[in-house]
Amino acid sequence: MEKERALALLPYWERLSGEQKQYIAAHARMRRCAKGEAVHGYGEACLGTVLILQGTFRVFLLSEEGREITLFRLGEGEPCVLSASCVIRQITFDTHMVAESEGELLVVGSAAFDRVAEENIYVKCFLYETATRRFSDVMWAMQQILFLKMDRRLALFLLGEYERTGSAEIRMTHEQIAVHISSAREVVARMLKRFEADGLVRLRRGSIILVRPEALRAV
Amino acid sequence: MEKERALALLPYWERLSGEQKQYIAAHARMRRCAKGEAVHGYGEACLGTVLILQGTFRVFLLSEEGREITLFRLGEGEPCVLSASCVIRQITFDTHMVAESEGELLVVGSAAFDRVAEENIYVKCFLYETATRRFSDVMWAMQQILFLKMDRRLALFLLGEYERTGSAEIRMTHEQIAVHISSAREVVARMLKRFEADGLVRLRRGSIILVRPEALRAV
DNA sequence: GTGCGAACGTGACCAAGTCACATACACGGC
DNA sequence: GCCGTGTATGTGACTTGGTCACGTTCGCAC
Repeated sequence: MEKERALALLPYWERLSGEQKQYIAAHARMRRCAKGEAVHGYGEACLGTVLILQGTFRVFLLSEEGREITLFRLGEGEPCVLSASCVIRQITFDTHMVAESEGELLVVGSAAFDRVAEENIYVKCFLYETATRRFSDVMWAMQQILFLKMDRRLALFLLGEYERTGSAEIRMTHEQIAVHISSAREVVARMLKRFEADGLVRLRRGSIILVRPEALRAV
Repeated sequence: MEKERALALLPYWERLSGEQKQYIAAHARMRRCAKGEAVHGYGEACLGTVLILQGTFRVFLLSEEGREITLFRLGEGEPCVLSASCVIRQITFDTHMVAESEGELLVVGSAAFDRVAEENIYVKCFLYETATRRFSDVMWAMQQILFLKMDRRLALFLLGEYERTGSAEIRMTHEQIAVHISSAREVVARMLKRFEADGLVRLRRGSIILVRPEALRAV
């Protein structure tokens, strides 16, 4: 995608003055990401705000021991500002972001974004509004992790993928599923085994086939 | 406190037009809360935005089975907008809030706040900015719960109370502590027992005395 | 003192994360 | 076809922490 078109997709673009548009344009850049590539985090410098142009990305927390907690996933057209935590004084935690598939981003550098946010209240508002939307995503994840038993969480995830892709065959390894539902591979494997014993799924190397999605929904 | 003085404490007060000030004033009310009283949640109607004038309050999630997860605590002068989730379309979860001690609030009704937020971008910005600040609090809680072992969490909590109150004697029951660190009474009791065996604390009925705060810090 | 309710203690059990290793399978090189 | 290698999966032992079901102890009112 050309940068001009990408810039116009920024939700606040039309609120900018001509000078601001030029300034943002000068400090924004396109970035392609390979599958599995880390976009932000791992001690890298503060990236800035991001707009997903193509692909899906996963945002997660990382503990000192290396445990990952998936907070949410972002798809085409979605903006994310958590990678600009340095700009938002209200945000005191830091997150990591990796590409789940090949993808493309529009990145607005943090210093430039910060300057414009300071002089344009609509941009500042966009910043906080976007953060708030992610807040909801995180609360959803938090409730899933803290309140639901693993079997329900796994069932929900499988059904989610089923609906997202439209296919009864989910091409993911146990490891990948574990990462998404913030659990451990062994736990996922055991649970899937139980689902298979109950006739809910069939297991293949590298994929899970939903046999009775309705029954899974009942879990 | 008189309502006039309380209104002036609203962070966005000076950004309001004369007409807006009157409108907000007409739809705001003072509210006293007894210790333990639920301010918001439990299926009650959407309250609106809140400014704490006095006392401390606890905000938490509640699962269907009744498990509580403490998200953060609010003290004097702090605003909270999560009790206005109906106003913020970006927020899709709901929280509960109880008074930890006797306290007083300024409540701006949700419909009135919503109207003013729609016509005054600064108010809208305040709304999202405040939500974002709470977002950080929640992430802090989340990291504590998901990444730290119980002993460290308990130690951190005890030290936090020690610093907050300035007293080595923490007057709380195991039950209350469990609620704050989102755990179970039995777990807290067992852990405290271990701390006592290690000579870190002394236990009394209804209170814990920190014997060696430095050593606790080392946990 | 007696009784009562709140606070605390304790063991059994379960869910899920962790660790260590054993298999099983896919695929390229030969 | 056969073999080796790396990835994916299976499994048992152990630990942590949440839950349940009690039992005990303390402070206080009567």
